[in-house]
Amino acid sequence: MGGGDPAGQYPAGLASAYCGPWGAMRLRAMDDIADLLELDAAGEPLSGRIVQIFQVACRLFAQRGFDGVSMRDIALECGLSKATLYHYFPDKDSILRPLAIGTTKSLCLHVLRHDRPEAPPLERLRSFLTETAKFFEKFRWAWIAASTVFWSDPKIRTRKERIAWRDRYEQLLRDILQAGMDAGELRPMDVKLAGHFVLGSINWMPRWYTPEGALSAAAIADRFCDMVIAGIRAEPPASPPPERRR
Amino acid sequence: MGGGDPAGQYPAGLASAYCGPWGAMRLRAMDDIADLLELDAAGEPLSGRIVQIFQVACRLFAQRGFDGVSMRDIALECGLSKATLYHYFPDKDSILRPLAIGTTKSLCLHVLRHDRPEAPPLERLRSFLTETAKFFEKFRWAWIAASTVFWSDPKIRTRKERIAWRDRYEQLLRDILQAGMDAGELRPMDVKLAGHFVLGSINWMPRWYTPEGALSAAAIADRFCDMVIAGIRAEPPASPPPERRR
DNA sequence: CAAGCGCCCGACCGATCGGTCGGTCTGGAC
DNA sequence: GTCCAGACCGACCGATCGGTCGGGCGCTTG
Repeated sequence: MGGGDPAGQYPAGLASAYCGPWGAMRLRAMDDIADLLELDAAGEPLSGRIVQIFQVACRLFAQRGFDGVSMRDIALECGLSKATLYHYFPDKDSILRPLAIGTTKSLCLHVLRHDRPEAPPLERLRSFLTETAKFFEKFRWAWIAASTVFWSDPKIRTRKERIAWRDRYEQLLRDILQAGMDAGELRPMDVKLAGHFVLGSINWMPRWYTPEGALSAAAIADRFCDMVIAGIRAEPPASPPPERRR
Repeated sequence: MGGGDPAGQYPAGLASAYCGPWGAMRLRAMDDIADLLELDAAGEPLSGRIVQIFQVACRLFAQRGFDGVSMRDIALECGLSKATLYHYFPDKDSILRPLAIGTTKSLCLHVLRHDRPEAPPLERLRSFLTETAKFFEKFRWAWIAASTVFWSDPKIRTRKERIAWRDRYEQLLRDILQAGMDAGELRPMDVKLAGHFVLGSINWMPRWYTPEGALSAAAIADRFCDMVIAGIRAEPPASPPPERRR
């Protein structure tokens, strides 16, 4: 990792590298945001302040957009002065970048970790959707913030690394769909189009979902999966075999 | 004026009320997008400048978000001075508000106008989706801008009128789904959940759709509809009889 | 004790924000 | 010719933006 560069560099994850006030690396590389958020109890590599700032910034960015949130807003909500914020982060983008990249990367890794390539494609598809929903439910603000920021000012803020993780995530879904077609479990179709179809439903969820609802995010994803599968599966469930019920 | 990308044009409802330089109402209410877009030839109620400003603002808001666009940006891109902008609009929100409300209202009215309550529910569902896609394709920037702004700073900028039109739009979809259930064409389900499922796919489209693609927006919506219908219909398409339903 | 350091802050900087003001120019009515 | 309305602009305003600077407090280490 590029330790020499004084400007904050975040090669990977939320993590990877956080460039502290004196140019020293303060955050060790992490593969998952979950790790990060539970660190204060476990591995202690992150000061509580940094986690707090990330969490507050997440929520504010998600609610008002990147440009709609000032460093003063974040500092105020953290109970700090603006100057202290700059003690932990060299600039505003250094809060956003690891947040966006880390969230995307973590989602991808989370889903990949739960994927079992040897399992039946339909089961893999269900895992893909429910695990995505679980991730989103756990890191709701980060998810929304990353998703919102993704589409604003693509010139600068959307970096290649972010795109790469997103592409890998989407590619997994397409691979699953392709496997389902090859196995004859899904009807022949355009995997890219079907992928967009499936992802649309799940990506739109944060816009209307509230934790207070009756169904958990995973339960919703599960029902969405029912609708998707029955729609794209090659053979409709003939009445005789009660084969698959969930 | 009509030059350039028609997708950047501004729909109707800019309507509501536009407060001109001297506080006088300058824009009459409009019920249809078509009206507005053909105005320069027909009714002449809108100065070309106003339309131009709306178009430019639409695109910029969609690309960089409301707070990411300054009045200077808009003026510059219009070839005007910032002061002249304030000759046409009393403040920045006066550009955004009719844009957001008008787009939502126009989408709702557009879909409602093409809906035939006496038609088969499945046909109505297809119309709902394809007409939504057509609308989005025609007013892409306005659609994205309105959608983006909708979720940022809900405290102030999301007005009741906007919500009302959106609710009415979603209610139409739920009514269609309910009608399909009542008619036995759709399997029993939670209409709200199914509505979110369907809307997610179509609402996510602007995020990946490009006019350069092989399929038009309406064609994509049509294929999405195929996937949705086959997924939520009561009886799977039994190969021999197309008419048999319980 | 003093030195050093992590944490924190008030005060400040230049730039830019949304918005205002006074005024110029032009074309049509009279 | 005079007059006026509307399109248009340069210059400017106070507020706020992202970001900097110098220093104070408290704890550890020698």
